[in-house]
Formats: sequence, structure tokens, C-alpha cells
Amino acid sequence: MARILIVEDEPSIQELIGVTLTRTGHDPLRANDAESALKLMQAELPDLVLLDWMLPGQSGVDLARRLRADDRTRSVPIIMLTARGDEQSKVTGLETGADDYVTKPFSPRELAARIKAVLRRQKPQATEDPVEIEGLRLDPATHRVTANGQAVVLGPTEFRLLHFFMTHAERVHSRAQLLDSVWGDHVFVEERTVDVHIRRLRGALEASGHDALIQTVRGSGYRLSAQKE
Amino acid sequence: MARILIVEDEPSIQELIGVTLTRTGHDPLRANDAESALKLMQAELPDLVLLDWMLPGQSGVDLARRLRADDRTRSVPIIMLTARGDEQSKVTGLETGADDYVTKPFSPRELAARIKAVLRRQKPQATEDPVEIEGLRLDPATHRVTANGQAVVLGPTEFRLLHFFMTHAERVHSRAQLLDSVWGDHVFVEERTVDVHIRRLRGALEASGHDALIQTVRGSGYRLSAQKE
DNA sequence: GCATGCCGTCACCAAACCGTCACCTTGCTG
DNA sequence: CAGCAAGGTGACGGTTTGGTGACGGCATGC
Repeated sequence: MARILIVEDEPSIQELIGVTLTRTGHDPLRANDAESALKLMQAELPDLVLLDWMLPGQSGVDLARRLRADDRTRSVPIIMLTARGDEQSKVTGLETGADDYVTKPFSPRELAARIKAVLRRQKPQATEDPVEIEGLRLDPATHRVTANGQAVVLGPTEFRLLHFFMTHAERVHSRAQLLDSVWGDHVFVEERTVDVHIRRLRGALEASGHDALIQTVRGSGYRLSAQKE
Repeated sequence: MARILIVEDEPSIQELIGVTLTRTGHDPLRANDAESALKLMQAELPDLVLLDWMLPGQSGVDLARRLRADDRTRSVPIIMLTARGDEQSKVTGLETGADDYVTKPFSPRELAARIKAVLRRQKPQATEDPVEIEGLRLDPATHRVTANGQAVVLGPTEFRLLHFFMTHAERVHSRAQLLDSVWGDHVFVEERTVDVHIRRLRGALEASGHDALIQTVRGSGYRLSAQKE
């Protein structure tokens, strides 16, 4: 149903993705590098872009930036394919404005699920643009969050956690969802680990003057909310 | 809880997995090779398959491919057990359609965690839409009920109870029906417990300005109604 | 090698929530 | 209007859930 552009230089992976997409009722377009991807998009905008982190010539990150900088392509959601375990790239990737990440090696089912989720999330659109809430500002380059001139340094995990909250504010997220979105697929940690990071993040935010930004919804999870209740 | 099929020719490992599964509240089925596994699945589909990479006769990889090629078994998630940790076999494993892999030797804890993760991903979030009625707005995404701009915090049970009332408004529900729908059919609690929760819910709604929304029908049960009578 | 920082896990504590009961109020029936 | 049945309500332990401090492991940098 949906037109999905695959930008991936490795033929076998491109093929695997293509088959998966077709089987789940999508319409795959293929490109091997950034240039041909751009050319394809000139003709008609796809509904979603699957973008490999590493590409020959221009990297996937650069391409993502270009897509985000162009008014015409800004609204097209992007899912990044990245090798796993690279903390730095995960954080850098946040700058590019990708909507989701899938770490290689990935399962076709996992990929399909995330595509579905991103496409569904498109409809309400409206917000979830840049990261700008409550005077909070995230700086991916330095892992810092500045608030009221007060800057606090966060650990990588807390940084990604806060970033996720800021791009999905007001909604309640279960520990499972947070593990999925912030820690990533294929990682196995206890759900209670989320609690601890929430606590550390709260501590950091508090130190920067913001209080009670992250609320607990008993039995359901956590939420970042602008208004205290 | 979940029926999990173990396909593993080594008895000691099969036993270890079986114990682990039972301990984590699952229901293990066992098969020693691909053929008996297929036969077992003919009878009833399991919720998940734990598949050894190496099997006598037909390898686990082949079995995975066969399961993925068959419409009937395609939806069953697969976790691969592989002896070697090398990246290549992991990639291959996922290409065959496995949802995750665990490398031997594995810790029972890791296995349990991955099973949980895969099963969790199977049923995605129930993406419930907000329900709105008579100035009341109940939004599962934020887990909030707002009335006239006033947000009220509810406990989990009260939340489910109100949700049920709002999606089944204007009808009278007996305590038995409410226990069935809100608490679940396998829970054993006194019917009078419903009364108490009704009271708590009424209190919360009253605090938000809404009064007499939930009416008592003597001898029959309760009803949520827009117009007061 | 040693120090540092981050992370995941655990043990323990506090608070929230829940089911039940006892007792009171309401409403129906004769 | 007496008597009874059904529902309302406040209180109380028990259980579950989340908060928090501490600890060991691992990686990184010196």
C-alpha cells in the first residue's frame, strides 16, 4: 500500500528488505546511494524512507540531514538502519531527525512492526517536530541539556531517554516501550532498570531547576509533561 | 501462560530450557527433530518456537524457512539457538525469518528475557482512541481523564471501570457483568467490591465537577448516563 | 595498572491500591 | 410505619508497585 524507499548498498540486505516489504503489502523502491535516492524522490515522494547509516560516497546521516533541510522532503518519515552497539552514532543520529532506528542484524518481523508504527504515527502529525519543550534544550554534540542557562551533562542513556520523552511528550510510556525505543531491540535488561534511569534523569533535571517534569503513572509507566498537576 | 515449542536434540539442554520455561510461567512442548516438530504444530500452533540451529537430519535453518513459507505457521515467532557467536550465522539466522537468536551457552535469565521481549512485541500497543462523552474525555494514551479542563487521576481499576462505562454508556450493567468485563473472567472477588470501586470512581468524578454521572439501578446494577434523571 | 564514569541489578523502604468487612442509609413492601 | 433487602461509606490489613541508595562489572583514559 505504502511506497517505501530503500536506500541500502548491500544487495542481499536490500533484497531481504524488499521481500519483507512486498510480503507486508508495501511497495518498495530501491536506491544504492544517496544520489540515486534523491533523484528517485524528485519524481515522487515516498511515504517512508529506510536509510542505511553507512552508504558509499555520502553517508546516510548526511542524506537524512538533506532531507530534513528541504521543505519538500521534510515531512517524509525516516527509519535508520544502523549497526548495533554504537552509542555515539545513536546519539548523533538523533540530530538527523530520524523517526526510528533498527539495528542490524534485524528480524524482518521487527522491521515490519516498526514501519507500521511509524506510518501510523504519521496521521496525527501535528507536533513532535523539533525538540523544544519547557525551555529545555538538548545538545546532542555534548550530551548536555541546558535549562534556564543551567547546563547539565547527561550520560548517553539518560540523554536518549530524555530525548525520547521530549519527542513523545504528554504520552504515557510503559517500561517495555521505553526499553524498545531507548535501549533498542535485541538488548535484554530488566524492566526495573528503567526506574533507575528515570531516577537519575530526574536528579539531573532537578539540578537544572526543572522539577516534576517526569511523572509516574502507577501501573502504566512514565510521562513527560509540561504542566504539573 | 504461553505455549512454547522447543526443538532441540540434546536432552540436557532441552531439559534445562523446559525447566526455565515452566519456572517463568510458560508451557513447554518438546520435539527432538524437525519432523516431530512439524507434526506437533499440525495439531495446534504454539505461541513461539525455540529452534536449535543444528538438528539431526534437517537443520533448524531449513525448518525455519519451511515455517516461514507456510501461511499457517508464518505468524509464529521464532527464536534461534545457535552455538557459535560469529556474526555471520546471526545474520543468516535472522534472514531466515527468526525474530531473535540466543547463543549457547546461554543463561536462563537471558533466554527468559528474550522470550518475553519477542512475545511482547507480538501484540503491539492497543492504540486505543480517546473516548469522549458528555464533557468527559478519557485518553488511554495519556492515561488521563479530563473534564472541563480539569484533569483527574484515577487508579488502574477505576480507569478501566470508567473506560468500560464510557464505551458502554446508557446501559445497565450488573455487578457480575462488570466483574467479567473490567476485572476479567478468571478473577474471584466479591460482588460488593464493585460497589466500593463505583464509590471511588464517583468521588473522583465529583471532584472534577461531574455529578451523578453513574447511576444506581436498584436490583440490577449501574449505568453511566449523560442526562440526570 | 589504576582511576573514573556509566550502567544494570539488587535489597530495602514508602506509598498506592485493592478487596473485604462492619456499620449506616436508603428505598421498597406490606 | 415496621421490617427487610440493597446499596453507600469509612476504615483496615495485605499486597503490589515504585523510589532510592549501594554495589560490582565493564569500558575508557591516563
